[in-house]
Amino acid sequence: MDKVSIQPPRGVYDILPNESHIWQNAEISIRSCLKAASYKEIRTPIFEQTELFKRSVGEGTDIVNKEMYTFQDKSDRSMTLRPEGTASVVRAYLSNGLQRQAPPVKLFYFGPMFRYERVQKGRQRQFHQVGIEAFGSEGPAIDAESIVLASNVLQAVGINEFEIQINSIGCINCRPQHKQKLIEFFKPHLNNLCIDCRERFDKNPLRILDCKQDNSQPYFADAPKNIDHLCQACLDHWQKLLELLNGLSVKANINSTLVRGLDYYNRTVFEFVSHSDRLGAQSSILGGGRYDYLVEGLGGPSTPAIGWAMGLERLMLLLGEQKENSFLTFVVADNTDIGLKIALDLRKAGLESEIDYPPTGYNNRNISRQIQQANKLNASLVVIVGEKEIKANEASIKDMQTGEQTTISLDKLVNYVQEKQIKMGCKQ
RNA sequence: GCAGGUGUCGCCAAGUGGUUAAGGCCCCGGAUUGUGGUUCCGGUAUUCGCGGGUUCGAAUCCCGUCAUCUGCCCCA
Repeated sequence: MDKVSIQPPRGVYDILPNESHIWQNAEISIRSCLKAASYKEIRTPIFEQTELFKRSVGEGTDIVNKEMYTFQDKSDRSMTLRPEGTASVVRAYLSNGLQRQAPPVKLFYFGPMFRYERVQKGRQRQFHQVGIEAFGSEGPAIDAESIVLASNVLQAVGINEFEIQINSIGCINCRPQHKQKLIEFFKPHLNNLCIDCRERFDKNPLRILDCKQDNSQPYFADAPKNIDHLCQACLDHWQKLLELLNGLSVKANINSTLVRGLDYYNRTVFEFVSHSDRLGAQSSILGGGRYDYLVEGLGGPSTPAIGWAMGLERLMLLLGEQKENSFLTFVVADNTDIGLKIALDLRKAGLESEIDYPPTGYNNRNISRQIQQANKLNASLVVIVGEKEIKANEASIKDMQTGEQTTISLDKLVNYVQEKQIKMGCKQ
């Protein structure tokens, strides 16, 4: 039978021709934004040694604990399909000696990520992200820049309804004090916390703040805030960043419970959320922050860094269906040689063109059937070169929208189609 | 990992134990051998996600399994 008996794995899906153009358009807009900010693309492998993710994302995180696609290769080495982009980029930055370049080194990536999770709206096991990473600058200017860039990227693809949430989770010096305060604060409430949070209490009390089950409780509002316990250096950084954003008219809401689920963050963390119901139970479309210890943690020189990643599937959900902007010229001919030659001339000039390929037999279908085919393909123009036209060395051109038809000599055809394309307002 | 909904042609679906499984869209062919989108006619599921069971008889009932959707947790 014509039905394939093998199903695709759970949580993966195909991007089909009727939607791939939306992805392409978004990608073009995003690339142009990133290029304007002088970010350069890096392409890393989609799998790495498992150890890389354990050490960078963190042993205590959900991603490492239950969501990684890990397998043994034929030499019995443990490999993992990347669950996020930053770890691989940092690894590649070090593997290739990019730390020898003049800072900041600004990189971006596009590509699939893998997390073994329950599928639901806005969440699948293979999904795509675009992300940026900037290495080598400690000051808050690059924090501000990356947040503004994220905002610009979203606007460039047509998303204007989003909220920026921002927080500072301090550094290696001030975090222990805050942690201690949290432990003291939550200790009397320990029995009221959910099971997960009781574990977080021991491992990483900061993440209790992130728990959606518990943080609706009234007393959470009184939980010690990281911002109130920042060391002087972190406080300066934080205040300067807020000033910068304010000066740039970027509205960012401080969310003191925002801590993010990956271990490598410090100081600035932020999330872009949408309240659209198109995202189902999800709200976050972009997340990131500073990770000043990761490069050193993976064996490199002490290097401050910051980055973010955006989920493209969620972007697509927000964008919805979009029409493809195309300008197709369909060449109708009695004789395949002539039709194909004209179509190829048009293609040489960068004009999308097509001819009829009969499903069965060797001969062209009649003109009526060929125009029918042109209509099915949504052609803008039909060029007819039948016997009549060939004798006169010309072509009949039909505008499929208006139905109007004119004739033009064959040597002016390509020019005519080009002008027509401009007139009809279709670029590509 | 847990809770609930769903699985009949590429898509949307009727059918709820009894002869050959409605219909619509798409697709294919014709009316129409130099002009599409409208109309009309015709064609396309040995089979109801898969496996097993109950029954004289199952798409319809039961068990299992797989997939999918929605939600919890967490994230993009």
